[in-house]
Amino acid sequence: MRSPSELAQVFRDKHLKLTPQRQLLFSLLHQNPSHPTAESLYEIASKQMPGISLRTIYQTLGELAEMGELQLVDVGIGATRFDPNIGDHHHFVCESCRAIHDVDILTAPKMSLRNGGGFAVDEVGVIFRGRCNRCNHKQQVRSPGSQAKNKASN
Amino acid sequence: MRSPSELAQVFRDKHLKLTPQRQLLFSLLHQNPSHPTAESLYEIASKQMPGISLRTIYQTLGELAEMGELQLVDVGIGATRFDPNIGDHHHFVCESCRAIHDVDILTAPKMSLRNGGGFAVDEVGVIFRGRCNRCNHKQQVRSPGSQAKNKASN
DNA sequence: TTTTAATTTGCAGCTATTGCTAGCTAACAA
DNA sequence: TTGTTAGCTAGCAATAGCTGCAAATTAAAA
Ligand SMILES: [Mn+2]
Ligand SMILES: [Mn+2]
Ligand SMILES: [Zn+2]
Ligand SMILES: [Zn+2]
Repeated sequence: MRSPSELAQVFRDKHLKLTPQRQLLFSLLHQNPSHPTAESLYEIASKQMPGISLRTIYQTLGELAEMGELQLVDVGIGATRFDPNIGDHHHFVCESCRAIHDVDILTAPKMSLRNGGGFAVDEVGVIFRGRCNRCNHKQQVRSPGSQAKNKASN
Repeated sequence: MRSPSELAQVFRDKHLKLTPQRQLLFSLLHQNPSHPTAESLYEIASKQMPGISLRTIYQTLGELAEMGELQLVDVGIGATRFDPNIGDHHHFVCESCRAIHDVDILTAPKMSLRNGGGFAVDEVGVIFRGRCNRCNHKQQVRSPGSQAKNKASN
């Protein structure tokens, strides 16, 4: 994570203004490991800066992503998620509550020779889908006979 | 791939009618390995069945997916893709032309111990992003040795 | 046939996002 | 300080990609 003064420098170098909106969003993101949506950041931001525009949220998040200061995560359900963790990692998505959790993987996926030829791969994204701990417990309480397919206990 | 008569049986068992629309879409899908969108199937279907509704395309594709006859593939850009290949495989997405290609992987990704505990994983999706063979060649031919993003200006 | 439940269609409506642009303002110069 | 201005924000229209609804239609059982 970049410090506010480092951020200021990065902005200056790109002829970008260090506006209150940008500073707020940058700090909100870095306090928030939940992979929030633009909309949810908007709600949080609005408390500290009433009147801020949702348009500005999208605008700023897009810029920060272009600058490599954050990652866009699209898990295929609903809105794009924004991730201040720009390190190499992957995601688990709970199909019940839609929470997203960071995931480290042990073995990086490799394409087989068969389809590997001719593609220039820039990035690989792995999405694990299932039910999170909390949602699993809820389900078990409701229907104590049923079981999830696969527990990732390895 | 299921034969038309097998399909008829499956439908009958579920009290689903074997309508011309469903038969058409089923066959179009199985002729089409390009992971088409609903919209593109609509265009193709409209030629053989003018007046077919886009709503029906969505409806039918959704039903077929629920029946396990096809897979929904969401690669995070634009529309959902529909895949008659229901075997276990993954995808490469060209970020230039948005073509999607099937990918077999050599090593299945495993979550690390750290984050593995407590998640019930139903499925794992791997998406490789980059440039396909064709788009790679185009770029090289058009601007040999140049790094310019924008060639539109004269 | 007749009946009837399933299906199709058209259209309204929705979510997430982008396009546009009139004012506003951070930053730099004087 | 003040002025200048490139860059920014807010607001609203517009868009893509669907989904909800209900009237009209139809496959298929009776
Ligand atoms: Mn993350
Ligand atoms: Mn496929
Ligand atoms: Zn959950
Ligand atoms: Zn391509």
